[in-house]
Amino acid sequence: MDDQTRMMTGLTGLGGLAQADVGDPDSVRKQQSLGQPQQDIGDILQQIMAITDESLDEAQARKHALNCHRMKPALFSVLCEIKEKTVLSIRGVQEEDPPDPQIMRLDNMLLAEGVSGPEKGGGSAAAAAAAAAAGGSPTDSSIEHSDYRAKLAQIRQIYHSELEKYEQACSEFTNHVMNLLREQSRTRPISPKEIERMVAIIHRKFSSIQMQLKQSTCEAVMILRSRFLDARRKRRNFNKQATEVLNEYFYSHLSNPYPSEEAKEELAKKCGITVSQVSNWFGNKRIRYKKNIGKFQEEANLYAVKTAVDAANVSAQASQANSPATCCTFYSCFVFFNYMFYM
DNA sequence: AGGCATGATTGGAC
DNA sequence: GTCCAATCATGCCT
Repeated sequence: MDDQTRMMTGLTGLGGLAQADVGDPDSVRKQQSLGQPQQDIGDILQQIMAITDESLDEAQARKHALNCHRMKPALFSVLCEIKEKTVLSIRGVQEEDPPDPQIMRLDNMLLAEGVSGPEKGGGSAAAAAAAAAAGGSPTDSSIEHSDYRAKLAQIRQIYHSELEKYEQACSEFTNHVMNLLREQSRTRPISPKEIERMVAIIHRKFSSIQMQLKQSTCEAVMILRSRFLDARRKRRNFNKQATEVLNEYFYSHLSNPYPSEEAKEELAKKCGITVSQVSNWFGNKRIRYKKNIGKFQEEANLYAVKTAVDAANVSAQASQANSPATCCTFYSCFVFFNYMFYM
């Protein structure tokens, strides 16, 4: 007997029960033993429709009678088996879907930003890096840093409280549906496997809602981060001493104003700025000097004299011979290099 | 407010 | 990767 035939037989049997024989096992036996013709499917549908016209008490009584019927367990298991084969087997395999790559991306990002996972000052590395790149004073960067962390903590808090709400709602709803299905399983064929499947469906639905929450949280973090990183554009002029150190190096190496990596590191250390800021400064300085040597002449002379005096002092300390001629020699050399290099 | 100074960024060449 | 050149964006001075 194929599934379809068995199902029809099952329905026919129930149809017979629904019509008149519920509560009267003998009648069923009589029908079966006498081999009465199967009722038309139209009759069965009519009977089902007629149930809606019944009063609640009548329906309850019928339900009770049905539950007590001796054929019920057998019919129930047949229907479960048919459902298992026709419906669950079709969907079963495909529903084992792999983890969504988008959710994985969102999870990774939230973890990296310190929104999900253990709280350990997430994003502070980014904040520190941005603060360093901004080249602001330690006070400024620490203010911005703490502001960033406070806002991130706020996002984190909202995210976790919403997540908790979703999880609670999901668990409540799952329990509710499970209870409902268990209750219904007394009157219609619902196998435990089907209940499990329903739970999985609910979890998937809630997980898609969770994804929206994760997406919004990621967006909020990105906005916060971009705002924070935009602070880089809030240019701060280097302090006077730093500019002086850089200019001294520039004008004393005018013949080749390209500091080595080591020299850049040394200058960065002296000036309290980053190596890339030193590189930027020299890049800007070279191009601006080259474009308008005349404008920088006075500055160049000033630093040349300063360098010369410093060198002379060092020399004097060494040889006790501090002659003005030394200054003149250094200055001459400077002017010579200056014009040779850039003219 | 406007103009200049200056640090940062970007795109192309090497 | 560095460097140059152009450009942007902001700071600062008048």
